Amino acid sequence: MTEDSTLPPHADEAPALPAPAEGGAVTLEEVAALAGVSTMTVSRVLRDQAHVTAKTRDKVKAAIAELGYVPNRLAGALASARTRLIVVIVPSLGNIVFPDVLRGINAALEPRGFQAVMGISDYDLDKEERLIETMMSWRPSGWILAGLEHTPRARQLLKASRCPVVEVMDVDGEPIDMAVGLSHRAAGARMAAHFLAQGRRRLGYVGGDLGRDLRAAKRLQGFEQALQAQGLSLCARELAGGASSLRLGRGSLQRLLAAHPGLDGVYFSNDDMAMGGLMHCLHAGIAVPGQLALAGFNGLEIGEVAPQRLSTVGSPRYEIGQVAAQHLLQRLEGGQPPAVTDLGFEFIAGETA
Amino acid sequence: MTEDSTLPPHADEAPALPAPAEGGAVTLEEVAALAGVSTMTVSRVLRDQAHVTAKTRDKVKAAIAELGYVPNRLAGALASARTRLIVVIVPSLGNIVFPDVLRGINAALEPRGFQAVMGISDYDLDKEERLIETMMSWRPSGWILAGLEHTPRARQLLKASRCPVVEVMDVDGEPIDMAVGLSHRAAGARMAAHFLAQGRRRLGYVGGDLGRDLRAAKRLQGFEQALQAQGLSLCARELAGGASSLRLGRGSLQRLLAAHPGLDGVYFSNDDMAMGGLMHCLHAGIAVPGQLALAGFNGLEIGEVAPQRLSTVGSPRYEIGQVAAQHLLQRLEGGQPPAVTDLGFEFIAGETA
DNA sequence: TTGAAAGCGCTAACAG
DNA sequence: CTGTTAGCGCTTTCAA
Repeated sequence: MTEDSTLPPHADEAPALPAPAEGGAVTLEEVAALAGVSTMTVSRVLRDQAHVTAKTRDKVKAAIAELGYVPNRLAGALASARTRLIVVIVPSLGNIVFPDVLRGINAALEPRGFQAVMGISDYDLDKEERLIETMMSWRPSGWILAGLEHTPRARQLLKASRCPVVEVMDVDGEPIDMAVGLSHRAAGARMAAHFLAQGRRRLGYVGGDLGRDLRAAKRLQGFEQALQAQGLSLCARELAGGASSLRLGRGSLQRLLAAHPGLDGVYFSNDDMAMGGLMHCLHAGIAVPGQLALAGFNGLEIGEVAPQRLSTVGSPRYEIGQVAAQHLLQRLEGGQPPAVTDLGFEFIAGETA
Repeated sequence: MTEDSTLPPHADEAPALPAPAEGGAVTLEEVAALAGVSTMTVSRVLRDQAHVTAKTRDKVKAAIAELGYVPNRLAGALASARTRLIVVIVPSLGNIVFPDVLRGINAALEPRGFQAVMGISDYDLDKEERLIETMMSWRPSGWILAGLEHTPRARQLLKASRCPVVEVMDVDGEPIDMAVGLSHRAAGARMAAHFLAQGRRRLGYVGGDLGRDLRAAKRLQGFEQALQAQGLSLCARELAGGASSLRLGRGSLQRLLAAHPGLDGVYFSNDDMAMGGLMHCLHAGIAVPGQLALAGFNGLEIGEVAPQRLSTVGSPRYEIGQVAAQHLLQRLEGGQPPAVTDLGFEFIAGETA
């Protein structure tokens, strides 16, 4: 155990904090007693600021400072039935994509006194449903979920909660309430158009479990539809289980090419996988993009490294998080932000396709 | 707005959920009334399971299911004075480092019914202090903070809260309560030893603001001390403001080399910066490691990409988060985990140094 | 094994 | 502008 005599690394000491109350924290009532007012007046000073004389307010503030009072939001939320808690459920923290979204959400919530509470679904809709049920017991003021696909029961729980819900990342579908994201089908189609414009015709796909990463599935759908519109179709696909990663992309491309040596372009489910593919090509002496074109999705920094910048489609992740949170807050104030907000994507030409 | 008639994308409908109670959620009292027992009995079924007849339990469970009851944890936490909330404050979500730690924390907390609540300090100890003060109002059961350096007032608030505190990532210093991490000084010294063993003598450093990233500062300290032990010292350093990133590392190395053309090795504050440096070398035609050796810190996947694998020191980020959360929970159960847990680091030789 | 009473710390609603 | 009253929904404590 750390002794109390331990010196903090800072040279200067903080002004002495009031002694902690016996057996618990300072309450509103103690502050009220010290200030010689009622608890309601203290409560008003803490929130309204209005409807309280400057003189009273000063007395109360002095008492708060003297006692080192910290409000109890559990009690406040219970009494007012407003928690200012926003539940955010993301599929993964395994690459930078959802942390970027979280940063955007946090940036918008924090200055407004709202608190994000995070859950990780591991790309599993049943786990997401269970998380929603658990989180419901905190009586959050709003919800932000990844994707438009959820179990029927999850949708019902959310609708029954009667609070604003923003589904992020995707706009290809019908939102429960509001959606902020981009069209993954369009992103897939965009990359197909690029491959086709380059004269590529023997195209393959490398990805993870499409039953789990539903947005990757939509990108592939858009990609294939664009091919079909030209009378073409995907020559081959390699779907590997497990979390997407460099290693997975590398091994998958190797297997794909072993079975289908004639391919001249491969679309990957995302940038991590594509970079893995690029590594395989470097080590196997496959000329990129001369012999084989490679492309991913997300526009991660990792794609800028390497001898060749990765051809990909960038997603506005931070902005999606920020706008989602803003719309949620607007709704909480009685506003009516758009049901669907398409923030679009950016085609990044790169040097691999 | 989304109409209620909107069809969910799933073919199968969920079993009908009970109609939401007028003006609010179902309460324990309603469940008790339906089951024909007291609220205490329902409460016991929900938590103890013990001290309740199987028959009574079944009645209660049926009532819970029929009403679609969701417990109100605000009320429960207020009454019991135990929230099962763990506040986690990290400096940044800008690269994968802290999301990895968060994954580990979440993996350990979630199955035990604890909930992580996240705050981002932006590498600013004053902002961290403010976050601690704000978060305190949720009366969390424990705290996980990054680093051993905090404002004196932050330390006091934490100590006064009388709940377990785990400081993660670093073990070079005196923890408030418990620490789980690695020695950054040792990590820096380790890389210096590697440079020296390669015969490098004209060494430089590229990093961000050392007053903010205090662990990077400790690594540099360890690096320099190892040089001094051999009668050597750092020839040059380039410190750039702003978040660490590829671009920053690239520009910084360029400036460093312009001012100090004779360097034969550069230590970077982390892998992102180092990869940026490697990019500069590739584009400027500088042979790595022949002409110039480069090394980073963290062991990110990004270092495995590129023609040459980055020489670096890997940190056990996920494991740090996991162990930190485990120690916190142990303490909450009356256990006494070690005050300091050094999880070590892994030297990754790579091909750039 | 079950229940009754009391209260956690705060705020809504109303009164003055 | 300030105070009083009455809970929010749950758990603790104690009694039966």
